[in-house]
Amino acid sequence: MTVLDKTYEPRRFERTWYEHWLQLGLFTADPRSGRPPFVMVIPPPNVTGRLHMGHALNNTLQDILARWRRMDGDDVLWLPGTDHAGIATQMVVDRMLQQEGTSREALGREAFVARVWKWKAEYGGAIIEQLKALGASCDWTRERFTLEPALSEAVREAFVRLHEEGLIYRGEYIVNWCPRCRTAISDLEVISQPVAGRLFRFFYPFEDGEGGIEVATTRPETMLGDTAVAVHPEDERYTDAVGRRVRLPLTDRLIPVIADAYVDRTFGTGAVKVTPAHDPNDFAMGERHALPRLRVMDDQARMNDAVPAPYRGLDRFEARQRVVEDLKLGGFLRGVEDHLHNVGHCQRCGTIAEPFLSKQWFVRVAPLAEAATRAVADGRVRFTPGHWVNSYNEWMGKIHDWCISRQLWWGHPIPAYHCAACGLCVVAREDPPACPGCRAAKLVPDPDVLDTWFSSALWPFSTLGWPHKTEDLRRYYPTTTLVTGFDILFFWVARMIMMGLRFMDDIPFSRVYITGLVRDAEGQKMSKTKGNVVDPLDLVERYGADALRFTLAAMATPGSDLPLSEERMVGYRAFANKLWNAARFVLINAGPLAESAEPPPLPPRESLTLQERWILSRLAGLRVDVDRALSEFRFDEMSNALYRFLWHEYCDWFIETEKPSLLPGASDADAARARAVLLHVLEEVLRLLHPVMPFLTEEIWQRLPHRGETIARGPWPRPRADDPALDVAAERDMDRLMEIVGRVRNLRAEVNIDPGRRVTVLVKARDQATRTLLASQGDLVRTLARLEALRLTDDLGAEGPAARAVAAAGDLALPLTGILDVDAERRRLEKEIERLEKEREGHASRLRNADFLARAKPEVVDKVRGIDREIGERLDRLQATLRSLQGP
RNA sequence: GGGCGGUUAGCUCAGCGGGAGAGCACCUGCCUUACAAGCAGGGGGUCACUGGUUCGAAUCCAGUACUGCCCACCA
Repeated sequence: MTVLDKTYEPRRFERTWYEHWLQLGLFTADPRSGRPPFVMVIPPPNVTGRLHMGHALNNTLQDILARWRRMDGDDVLWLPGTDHAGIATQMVVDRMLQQEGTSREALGREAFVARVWKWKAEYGGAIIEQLKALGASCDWTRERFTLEPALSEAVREAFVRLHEEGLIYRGEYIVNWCPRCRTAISDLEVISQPVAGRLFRFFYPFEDGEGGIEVATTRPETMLGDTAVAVHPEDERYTDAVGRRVRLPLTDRLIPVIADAYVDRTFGTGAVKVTPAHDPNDFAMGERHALPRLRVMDDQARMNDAVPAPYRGLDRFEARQRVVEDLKLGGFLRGVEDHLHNVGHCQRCGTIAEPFLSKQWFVRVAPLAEAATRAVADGRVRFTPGHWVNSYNEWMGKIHDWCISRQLWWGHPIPAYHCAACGLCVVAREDPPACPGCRAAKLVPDPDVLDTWFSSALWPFSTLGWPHKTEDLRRYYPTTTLVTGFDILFFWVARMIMMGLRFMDDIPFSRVYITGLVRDAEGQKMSKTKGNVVDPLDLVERYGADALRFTLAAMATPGSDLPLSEERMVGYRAFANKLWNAARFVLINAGPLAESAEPPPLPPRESLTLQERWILSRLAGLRVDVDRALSEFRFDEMSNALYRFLWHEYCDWFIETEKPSLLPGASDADAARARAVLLHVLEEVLRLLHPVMPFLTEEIWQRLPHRGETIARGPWPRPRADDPALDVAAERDMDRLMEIVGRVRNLRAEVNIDPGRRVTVLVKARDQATRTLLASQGDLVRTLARLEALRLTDDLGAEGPAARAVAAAGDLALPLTGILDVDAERRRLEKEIERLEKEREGHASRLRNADFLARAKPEVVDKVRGIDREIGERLDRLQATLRSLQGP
C-alpha cells in the first residue's frame, strides 16, 4: 500500500485506469456467463460529432447504470457505436471539398463516397475516444457503425420486408424539400419558425372579363403554378363563380374556380389560389378535383421552364418580388399587409423549406404506430419521467407517413432498381441480374439513399446481428434500458419501438429514461451562435472526469433541465478532493492493516464504540438509499446521499471521533478497532461511489491493502433486509451527543471564546439515561467540542456566571467568570425562547384542535405530541435558566 | 390552435398531504499535523397569486399571472 499524494490530481491516473479496465476485459459482455443480462444500446452519436454536454450527461448516466449492474453481478452489455448521419456528414465533407476548391459534383458519386469513408477513417473515431475519457464502460468489442456491411444488410432486409408487406411505397407527393441540401426531408426535420412575411391579395379576372375573384397568398411566386381557385361550397359570395374560369395573370392560362370544403371562409378573401405542386393542402385539393400539377421550380427552388420567360431561372424570392411588381403594374395587386406566420426551415441548414412535388419512398406508419402505442399504453415500455407518454401518444396519434428517401450520396442505397426498358421498379434483397418483367438486362439502381433514422430505428437489433439469429441477438434482445434526450423521442425512440415490434415481435427496451437538456449557468440553451457552449473535455481536463460525472448526476433530476454552472463543478471537485483526503487519512493511520492482504474482519459488535455502531448503521441506511435511488433513476438522490454521508457523517463526525484512538497514547486494541472500522466504511463508500466516480474510487482502491484487480467487479453493497448493522439506539444517542457538541460550539462562537482555548462545560443531564450516556461518552464530546472537561452536575451555577444552552440531552453551562456579559446572555436566551415558542405554537394549536385529534392518523398525533412535549420541556428549562440569570 | 412543464433562501435547485431543505454565494472566527479544494459558527424564505378540498396544503383540485418547451398544412 502506498500513501496517497498530498493533492488530488485526476489527470495523473484517469487514463491509466481506463487502460487497466480494458486490459481486464471488464466491459466485455459474456453471453455464456449465465448471469442475468443488463443491456443498453448507446444512442449512437453522429460519426462527425464532437462530444458535447448532452453526450456527457447521457453517457454518464448510462455508465452509472452499467457499472452499478456490473458490480452487482449482471452480465452487462453496453453496446456502443456511431451513426453515419447522412446529411450532417455529407455536409462536412462538402465543406472540406469546397475549401479544396472542388466539389461533390466534380468528384462524382463513387469518388465522393470513397472520400467520405476516408474522412471517417481519419476523423470518425474522435467521439469514441472522447467517450473513453469520460469513463464510459462500453463493450468496444461490439462497437457498430450504422453504415457497416452487417448493418447495411439489416437495413436492406428491413426495407425489403416492409415493402413486401405493403408498408413501404413509392409515389409522387408533396414533400418538404431543402433547396440548399437539395434533398427531401421528413416532417420532423422541418423546424417551423415565425417569419415576418406579407399577405398579398391578387385579383384574378374571369375569363370573360366581367369581374373576377380575389385570392390571398404569402408566396406570390407560386401563383405561376396555380391550376385552380377554390372557394367554400357554401360561401354565397362565390356561388356564381364556381364552375367559371379565371385568367391567371402573367400567364395566358385559364384555370377553373372549384368548390372545396377545405377553404376557410373567414380567412382573407375566402378564396384560395390552388398550387398542387407546391403546397400540401393544394395537392390534396388537386387530388380531389383532378387538377393538373404544375411544377414551377427546380430542386434549388429556382423558377423553371414551366413559367413565362421573364421569371425563368430566378430564385424563388427574386421571383416573388418580380411577380408582385408585375402584378402591381398590371393592376392585379389589390392589397398587402404584414403577416407574421410560421414557416418551415431545414433543421440542418436553416434554409426555408419548400413544399415540393417529387417521387419519394414512404413508410406507411399508421399500422406500426398502433402497435407501438399499445406497447407504451400497457406498460411494456415505461418512460421516466412518465409525462412523456402524453407527447408520445399525441405524436403517434396524428402521425403522417414517413418520407424515407433522401437525394444524397452518403447513406444506405435504396434496394430498388428501375428497368430502363419497361419502367418496372424492383425491390430485392440481391441485385437482380435482369428485369423480372421484360427480361431486359438494363436495370438502373434507385439513386436515392435512406433517411439516417431508418437505420437508427433498427439499432437495438441490427447491432446484435439481426437478421441472423445470433447468440447475442437471442440473449440480449430486448435490451433493458435506454437513456436518451427528449429531442429524439420521435426521431428515434418511437421508431425503434415500431421497428422492434415489427421485426423482433417484441419491444426493444422496457425502460426509457429521458434526460433533460444541459444548459449554461444562466439557463440558456447552449449554442455556437451564443458562444456559451461548454466543452465537456475541457471540464474533464480542468476538474477531472469524476467531478464532471458527479456534477451531472447530482443535477439529473427527472424532468428538469440542467443548468451547468462552473461553481457547482468546483464544489464537486472539492468533494472528490474530500474523499481523496479522507482516504489519505485512513491510509496514513492504517498501521499494520496496511500490509494485510485480506480485508480485516469487522470487530464483534459488543466491542464497538457508540460512534462505530452509529457509522455502520448510517452506512446500512446509505446502501438502501443508493440502491433504491439507482433503481428509480434518481441519480440526483444517489449523489446527494453519498455526498452527505461521506462529507457530513464520515468526515465531519466519524473520523473526528476516531482520532483519539489513533494517537500515540491510545491502546492497541482501540487503534486496531478504529482502523478496521474506518477502513471498512471507506471501502464500502468507495464501492457505492464507483458507478459515479469510477476513476477516483479505483485509484484509492488500488492503494488499499490488495483487494483484487479492480473495484469495478464488485461486489456491490446491496441493501440487506433487517441489516444487523441498523442500530436505532446508536443513531439516537449520537444525535444527542452531536447536538450537545453543536450547542457548545455555538456557545463558544456567541461569546467569542478563542477556539483554541480549552474550557470546561457543565452539563445537567435530562434524565438518568442521558446521564449514563454522557458519563460514558464524555471523552467523545470533549474531543469534538475541544473541551478541557465536561462535568456532569446538577448545579450549573457552581462555577459562577455561565453562558447557558439547552439541548435534548440536558442543560449546558459554559462558566465565564468575569467575562460573561449578562445582558447579552439574557438577550440570547430570550431570542431562543421566542424562536422555540413560535415553533411550539404550530404543534400546540393542532393538539388543541379536536378535529385533528379525532381525524388525523394516530401515529401523526403521537408524533406531534412527542414534539410538543419535547419543545415544551426545553422551553421550561430555558425559562428556568433565564430566571436564574436574573436572580440575586 | 392543441399539448406538456416550471414559478420554494441572493443564485441553481431538491422536497410534492403532517416539524420549510441542499449546494453555491454571503457574514464571523480559525493555517486544530487528512483536506484552506479545508474547519467551526451564523444570517437569510406570507414555498407566484386567488379560491376550493382536508383536522391539516409548498405538497391535491380549479382558476389567474408570468415563463419555458413540444406538436400543428389556415392560404
